[in-house]
Amino acid sequence: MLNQSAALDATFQALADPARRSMLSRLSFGPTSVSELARPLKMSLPAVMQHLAVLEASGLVRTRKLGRVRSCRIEPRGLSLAERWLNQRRTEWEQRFDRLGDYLETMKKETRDHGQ
Amino acid sequence: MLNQSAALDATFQALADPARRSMLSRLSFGPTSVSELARPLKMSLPAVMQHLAVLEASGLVRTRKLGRVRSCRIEPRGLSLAERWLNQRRTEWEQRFDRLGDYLETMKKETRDHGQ
DNA sequence: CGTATACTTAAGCATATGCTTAACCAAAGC
DNA sequence: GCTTTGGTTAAGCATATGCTTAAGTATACG
Repeated sequence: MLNQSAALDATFQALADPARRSMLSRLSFGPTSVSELARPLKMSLPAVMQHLAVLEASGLVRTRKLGRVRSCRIEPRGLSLAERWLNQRRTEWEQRFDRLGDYLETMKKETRDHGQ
Repeated sequence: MLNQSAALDATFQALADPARRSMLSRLSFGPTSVSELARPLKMSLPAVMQHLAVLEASGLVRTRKLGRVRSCRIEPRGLSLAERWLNQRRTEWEQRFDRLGDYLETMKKETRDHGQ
């Protein structure tokens, strides 16, 4: 089991490559094989396998071999983990902004009321 | 200007390191100096500077030097870009699931109505 | 002016990443 | 059974990343 921080490391690292994001985009429309994932990419099959391994290690993708073809599907909980982290940071920032707004509003009122 | 894909590369890459996420977490509560960002991290100041450069290059953070201290603040639009990409992938996946659900529902109805 | 503070630059180094080519293996198709 | 198809393993290599220490610069303080 990966701890939270290591899981985020692996997830964001996996997301940081255009080939891997392309694979995830394809997979977001439904499961597919390795060679289907490779088709639009300008690189060798072993390279695609390595990207796939990164995606699988991060928990963003799950795969399963049936006969000689490996079927790959997206794991939406992997996406959610990353999405939640980003959302929390953004929310904290916005809350701070709200408090700042309240503070400025209060100052304005006090200036008006007490003629500072 | 970075194109969309390069911007996502830089953003997710920046997010893939625990020290940089720690810095972003701190910054989500408000602007601060470099040495303040460095305080909780077990590394040299130059190392922190390098992480900061990565964050700034990705557009997740903006900095500005006043006197001898550099003030750093989070750039929420950087977070949004990454968040939106994740959200789109997850949404596509969920829509596919909905369509699959509809299909299965249709099949069930047809079986019931026409006694297939 | 002299010293402390807050970075900043440069160099060097170990490990990680992203790719390649060259075999290799095992299920399908004929 | 022999070949094609779909994937896998291994090795090697160039570049990128994450850190370090040592030395520098530019404010601010007393």
